[in-house]
Amino acid sequence: MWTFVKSSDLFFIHCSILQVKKEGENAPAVSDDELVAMTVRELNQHLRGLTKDDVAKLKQRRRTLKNRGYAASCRIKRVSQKEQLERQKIDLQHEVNKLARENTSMKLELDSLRAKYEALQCFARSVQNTSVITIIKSAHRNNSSPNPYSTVS
Amino acid sequence: MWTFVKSSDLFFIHCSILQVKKEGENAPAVSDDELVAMTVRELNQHLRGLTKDDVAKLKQRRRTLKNRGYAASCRIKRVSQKEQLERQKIDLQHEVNKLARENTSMKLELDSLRAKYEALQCFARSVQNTSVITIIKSAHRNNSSPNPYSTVS
DNA sequence: TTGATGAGTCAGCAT
DNA sequence: ATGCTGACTCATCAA
Repeated sequence: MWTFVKSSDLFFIHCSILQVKKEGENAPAVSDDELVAMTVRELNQHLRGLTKDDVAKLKQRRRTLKNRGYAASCRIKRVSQKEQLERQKIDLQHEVNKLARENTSMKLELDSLRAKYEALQCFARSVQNTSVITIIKSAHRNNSSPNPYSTVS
Repeated sequence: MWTFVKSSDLFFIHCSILQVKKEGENAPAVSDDELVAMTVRELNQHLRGLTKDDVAKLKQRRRTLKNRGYAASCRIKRVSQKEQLERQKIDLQHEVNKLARENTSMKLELDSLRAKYEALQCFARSVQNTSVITIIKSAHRNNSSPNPYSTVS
């Protein structure tokens, strides 16, 4: 009953099993694609008039074919999840870059504004540090300004 | 010569092959762990006095055991790479959060500084819009300041 | 020869 | 029963 074979022959044996299954049935041979796409009800139709053993074999073949598909889905899923992670990583990296740029430019703006503020403050203090004896508000606005802090850039 | 068997029996057949290999040798049986850890030189020692067929079988068993290890490494590597990606994603997310916080606080600072600057500028302009008839610089600094723009917060 | 990896098979779990 | 996934085996490629 048992014949010992070397491992590398198992695959070929297996192929032979599949061949035998197809050829040995009086019912029309069912292709892998058909078998795997069948509903349970359709499968039962094909199972009519087969020995219990053949029924079991056909059902097992179906299970194996389904498993082949499941394994493929599993691999595809694994790959897409990895790709998704990588995409998210890239997106985050871009966001980091964008925020870092904004940050840098705001720092510069802040620094320059601080400098302008300091300068203006100096000016203000210089005014504050004078004792005004007499100030007469002018009747009209003077636009040819000698004051460098009079406009916002 | 060929016996057709159902798929589910292939695994047991294979186990039997391995058993036969161990029991059929006059040399002391080699465990899987020993066999896979052997150097080629050590392997050759164990191969002395075996039939060509047994030599091939033992070498194949070694190759298979090695493959089992390679497959395991492959899975472990896959998992660690995924974990690494996830870790990097989390790190980037943290960096985004940090930069966004910095950004927000800088925006606030910038806004308040701009407001202060505008106010000070108003003051400066009000000074500019006066005609000073006579200003005498005071001899001492006046610290009880009526000027609200004299300190930096 | 050694190591790595895609595909297929099976066991075992969950639904 | 169906689907998924870890482990194993094999084919196949690269080094």
